[in-house]
Amino acid sequence: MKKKESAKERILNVASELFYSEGIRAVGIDRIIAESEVAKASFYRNFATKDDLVVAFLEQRQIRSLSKVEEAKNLYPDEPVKQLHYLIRILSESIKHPNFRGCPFTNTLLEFPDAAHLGHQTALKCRVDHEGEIAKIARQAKARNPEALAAQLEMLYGGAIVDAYINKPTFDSHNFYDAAMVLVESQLT
Amino acid sequence: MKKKESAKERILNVASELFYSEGIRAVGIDRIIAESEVAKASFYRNFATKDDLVVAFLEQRQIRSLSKVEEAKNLYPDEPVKQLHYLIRILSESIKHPNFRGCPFTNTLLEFPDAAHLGHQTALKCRVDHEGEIAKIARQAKARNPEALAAQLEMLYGGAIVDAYINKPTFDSHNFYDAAMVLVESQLT
DNA sequence: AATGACAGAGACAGGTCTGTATCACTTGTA
DNA sequence: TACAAGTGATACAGACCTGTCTCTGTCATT
Repeated sequence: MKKKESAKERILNVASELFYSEGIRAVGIDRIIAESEVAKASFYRNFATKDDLVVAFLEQRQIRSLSKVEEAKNLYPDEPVKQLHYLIRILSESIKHPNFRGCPFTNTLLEFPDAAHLGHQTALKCRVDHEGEIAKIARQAKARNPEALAAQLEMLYGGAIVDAYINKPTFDSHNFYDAAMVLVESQLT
Repeated sequence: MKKKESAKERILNVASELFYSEGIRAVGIDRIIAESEVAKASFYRNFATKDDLVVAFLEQRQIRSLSKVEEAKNLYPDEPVKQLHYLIRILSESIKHPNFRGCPFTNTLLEFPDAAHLGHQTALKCRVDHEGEIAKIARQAKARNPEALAAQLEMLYGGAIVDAYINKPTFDSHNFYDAAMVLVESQLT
């Protein structure tokens, strides 16, 4: 059973792209429906509300994000420091990509400051989970204060991401890479 | 000539507070009008459009922000390293404040990703100017790469700010302070 | 061929938001 | 007292956005 892509898949892919590149509030349902070449009824048959689509978008991005962590673990088993270096390196690479527009979770959190909002809660959970994964690796690397290092890296990560897409032309990803390495070093020596 | 506060002042103060704490898109004109206890006509006599009010809000915040830099210079003249330490310290303090909700410029940039938007352009200029001031101090401090250090500090600053207001309860401002100090040190020794 | 699940097209209701317009009131100054 | 400028209150237009509804078409399975 296979035509090309189900309506649901098309909607999610279009929405994921648009939400990421232009922001959630800025992209209306009508636009998503038009660009996925889907009927309005089909949209609401698959997603009860726009918020449900936002949650699906965030969960899709979270899967991608955690898969990078898995990748690092598989590439350098039992070498946590190398895992951290690898994650820093691929992030520093992805920042350079022309379509890079920051961390979807951070962006969502800033777009919906209201903690009661479903999108806010989902995005927050994604960020916390990711930081937990980094802290785990930092612990294996015997960092003096793994939670602090994870928090600092996420901090820098978050800042780099904002910086990069805000000020694309002048952004130098070396600055991120170097700073991240300095922080890791400062916890190991 | 003095009653208490002109309509214009009341509008700007209320808007500044609401925009900062709840976001620009999330706060409508009607709400600002209601909370400033002003008539709609009075609002539009003072600000042609909502965008004009946004610009006024950003400019007000920029004045506050640059005044901190001036403060550092006045407190420690000809001691650029102490100026940097001071700025790191007061930021690390302000993050702890219960009303802290991040950097108004970053938030605005993320709320309006469209580079053509007036609010986006104004906020971008504010950030660039601020980074320029930090780079100037770093140069006086004879940092090996002053622009890189300024960029890294802004990066960390931006990340801390996002982190802090996103995850208030668990945020530890020591992490920011320590990381910033490590970065400064790494450029001086 | 028939049935049932899903898809497309589009009208429409109800809400919100920005910005305009009208009218009456207050207050400082001449 | 009289005038003018700014203010409050409120109605309204026009745009946009979310979500509902109806009607028609398609396609796979039986």
